[in-house]
Amino acid sequence: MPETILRQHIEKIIPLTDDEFSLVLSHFTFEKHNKRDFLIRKGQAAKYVYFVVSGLLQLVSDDDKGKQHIVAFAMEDWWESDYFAFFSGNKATMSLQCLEDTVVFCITLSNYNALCAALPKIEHFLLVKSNNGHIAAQQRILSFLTSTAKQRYDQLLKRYPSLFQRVPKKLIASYLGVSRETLSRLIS
Amino acid sequence: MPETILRQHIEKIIPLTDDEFSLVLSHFTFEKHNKRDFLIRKGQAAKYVYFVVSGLLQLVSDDDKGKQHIVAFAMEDWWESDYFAFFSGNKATMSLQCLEDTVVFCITLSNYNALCAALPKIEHFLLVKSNNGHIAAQQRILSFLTSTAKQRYDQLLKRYPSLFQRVPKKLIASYLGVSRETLSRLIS
DNA sequence: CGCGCGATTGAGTAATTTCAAATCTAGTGG
DNA sequence: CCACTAGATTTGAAATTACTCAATCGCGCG
Repeated sequence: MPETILRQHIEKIIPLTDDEFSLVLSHFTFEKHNKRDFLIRKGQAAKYVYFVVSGLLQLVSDDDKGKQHIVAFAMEDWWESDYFAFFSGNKATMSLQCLEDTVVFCITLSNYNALCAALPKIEHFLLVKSNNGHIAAQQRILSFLTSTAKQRYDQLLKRYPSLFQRVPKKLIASYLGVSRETLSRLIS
Repeated sequence: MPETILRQHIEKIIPLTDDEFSLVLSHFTFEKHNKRDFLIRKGQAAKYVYFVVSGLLQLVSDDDKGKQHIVAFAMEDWWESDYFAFFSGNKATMSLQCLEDTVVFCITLSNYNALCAALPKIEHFLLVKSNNGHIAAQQRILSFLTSTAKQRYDQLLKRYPSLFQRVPKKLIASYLGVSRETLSRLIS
């Protein structure tokens, strides 16, 4: 049950009464999407932050030459959005797209703020999540600075082995910041 | 006055009464450091998160070959730490060092938690800061994926022109992820 | 079966690194 | 105030690495 997954996810950080969880849930909408659907399109508003119940998303940015770069994958239990666009109200600079059929909970900025006001301890939960997101992003920066593409590949494989069953290698290459040919040669 | 700078910084996000600010301040200590001092040393505990009142810090990681890589600079009004080590209690994997004489406020993890419990709205402030940090880190990842070193240089110069007056170019090169020789050739 | 997508392989090219040397600069002590 | 030194920057040349472009291979699905 999707609600149970969200509740257990939150309760890893903060305990909730039934009423409190109902309050939380009332601020979200629920959506099912098919593979290749876009949750956020570059150039349009980033209306929601998404919680992935099941499935897999890619956060993608295109460079000047139209080449796609994967900024992040988002799998079960992850929160994702174009956060800059979401919080600032600017047009999205990245797209968020389903790599599999995907089930998500969605929250708008006004509901995000309303929920924080209505239930202050959810702000603690969000702070923990945001800190973890910040740390993860910094680790990724670090890997670009200190590791070779081969090392980054090995780290990713070790940390998210299931990813390699779920996405084509060209997407792994895009995430690692190398061409698919180079990745192919690194592996063999 | 250092306290004023911290207060104004927080009040950009949330208003505070005098009593509330006193409460906030009582959770921090105050330190002055000289150029080249270490606030955090790799392999030791990351006891504090630091708020930079004045001066300049570098967050540095060494790779297997002992080469230094700059993960972040922290200037006036910035918060910095080895956040993973700070929150997890693990030994620091990065060092935080003064590039100039630097004045900071320091907060321990237990005071961080105590302050959040004592003054819930500071959690809102910290959430905004953490979200912004996450966004900034993601922008940096994006720049590694989509931009050339020259473009990253131009972006940095545009965004933080003062940095180029304050640090040697070899540190800029380290931050951008290229050798100092390459940076030198990119500029000319 | 054949099409399309993904993965691999090869060859040539472009970019970056490394190592070495030369030059420049700022701060120190005499 | 000058000379000196350590650190910073630039330049050169060779070696490495990754990229692009192209061709081929493999496999699953209609």
